Amino acid sequence: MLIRQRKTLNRSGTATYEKGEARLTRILDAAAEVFMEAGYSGLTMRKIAERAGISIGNLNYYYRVKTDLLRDLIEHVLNSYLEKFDERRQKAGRSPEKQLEAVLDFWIEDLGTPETTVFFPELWAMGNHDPYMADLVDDLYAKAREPLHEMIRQINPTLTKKDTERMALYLCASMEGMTIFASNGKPWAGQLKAMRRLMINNFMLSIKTAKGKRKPKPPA
Amino acid sequence: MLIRQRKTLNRSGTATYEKGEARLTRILDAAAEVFMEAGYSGLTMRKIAERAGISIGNLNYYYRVKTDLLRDLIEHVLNSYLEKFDERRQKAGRSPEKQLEAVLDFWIEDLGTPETTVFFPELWAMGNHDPYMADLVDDLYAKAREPLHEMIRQINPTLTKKDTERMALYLCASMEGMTIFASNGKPWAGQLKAMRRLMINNFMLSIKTAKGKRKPKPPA
DNA sequence: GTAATTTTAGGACACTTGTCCTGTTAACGC
DNA sequence: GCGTTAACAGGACAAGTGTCCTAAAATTAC
Repeated sequence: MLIRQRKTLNRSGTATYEKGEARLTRILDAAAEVFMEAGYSGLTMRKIAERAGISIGNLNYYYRVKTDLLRDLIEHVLNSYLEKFDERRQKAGRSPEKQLEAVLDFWIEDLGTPETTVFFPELWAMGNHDPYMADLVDDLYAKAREPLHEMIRQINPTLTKKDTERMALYLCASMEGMTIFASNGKPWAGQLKAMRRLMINNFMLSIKTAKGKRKPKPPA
Repeated sequence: MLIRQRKTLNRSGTATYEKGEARLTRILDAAAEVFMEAGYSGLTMRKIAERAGISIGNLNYYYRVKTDLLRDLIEHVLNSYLEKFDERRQKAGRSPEKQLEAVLDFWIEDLGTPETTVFFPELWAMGNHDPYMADLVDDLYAKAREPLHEMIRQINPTLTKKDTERMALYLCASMEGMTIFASNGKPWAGQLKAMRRLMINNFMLSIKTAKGKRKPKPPA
C-alpha cells in the first residue's frame, strides 16, 4: 500500500510503500543498536546493514549519504526521549513540590538505563565537532528544562526569570553530570538511589533558600 | 646525548636519545591538538604526523600501534590536569570553607577552557566502549575528589565517611555536568561566573545542612 | 674521524570506509 | 492479468585507514 502521508517523522530516508517505511524504522533501530555498542566512531554503514539484515546496496538505497542516516537516528532517539518526559510529567501530582520531585525522580532513574548511559555522552562529544549536533542537544535540553521553570517559580516566587532559569540549569547539569559516575555499569551505579535522595533534597533546599530580588506576586 | 632515565612518564613510545624524547613530546602535543579539533573519530596517524611535521613512517617508528599513542596521549593530558589541581590546592587558605571554595572556584573556572570543553566529553564517550579508558577516567575523578573529602568533613563533622563521599560525588558531578552547558563556546558560557556563584552557594548550603548520623569528634 | 645505531622518509601492503552502478526480484496500481 | 517501479543484492570503485619494510640520513659514542 502506498504511504499517504508522513505522519510520524520527517525522515531523509527514501520510502514510498509501507514495506519501505517499515525497513526505514528497522534500519534506524539497527543503527541505534550499533551506535550504543560501538559509539559514533564505530558506526559504519556495513555494520548497520548487517544488523538490519539487509545488504549494503539496499541500505544505500534508503540512505544515499551516511550523514542523513545519522541525523535521522539522533532525532529519532531524542524525540522518543521528549515523549517519555512529557508522558511522565502528565502523571505528576498537583503540588509543585510533588510535581518537581516526580520529574527529577524520573530523570535520575533514567540514568540507570544503558541507552542513556551511552547515548548522551556520545552526543555531547559529537556536539563539540558538529554544529548541527550541538544545536540538537541544546534544543533537547531547553525543552527538557522548560517544565522545571514553572515548578521552580511556584516553589520560590521571589526568583526572577533569570534566576529561575539558572536554577533549572543547575538541576539539569547536576543530574546529567551523574551520567559519568552513577549510570549503568559505572562504579557508583549501585548507589544511584542514595544519590537520588541526596540530590533531590539538595535541589529542594537550594530552590527554597535562594534569595530572589523579585517581590512575590499577590495570590490571584 | 643518551637518555639516562625515564624521569617524567612511562611512555610506550620508542626513544633513546634526547632528540627522540623531544620528538615524542612533540608527537603527543600534536596528537592532543588533533584530538581537540577532530575528536577521537577524527584522530588518524596521518593527521598527527602532519601536525607534528614528520612522516608517517617516522611516526610509526615512535609508535608502532595507534593504541599505544592514544593511551600515552590520554595519560599525558590527565596527569597535567592532576598537577594543576594539586598546585592550586597548595595555594588555598587555611579555613576549610575558603579552601573548598578555592578548589571549586578553580574547577569551575577550568570549564571555560577549550581543552576541558572538548577533551572530557570525548573521554566519557570513549569510556563507554573501552574499559581501559573507563578506568583512567575513574581514577582521575577519584583523585580529584579526594581533597574534597577532608574539607567537607571539616565543614560538617557529623557526616559519615559514606555521606562525605556522596557529597563529594555530588559536587563533582554537578560541576562536570556544567561542561555540557556552560563550557567554552556553549550557549551558557557567558553566564559561567553567575553559575559559579550559584553553585558554590548551593554546595556550601548542602554540606552545612546535611544531617549526618555521626557524633562530632571532640576537638583534640 | 669512524663505526654503530638512532632517527627519518617514502613507498607499499592489506583492509575498511562511504558511495555508486547494474541488474534482478518483488510489490504495487490499474 | 500486465506494466511500472519500488525494493533489493552484489560487485565495484576511489579514498582513507593502520601497519610494515627498506634504505638513506643524521646523530651519537668512542
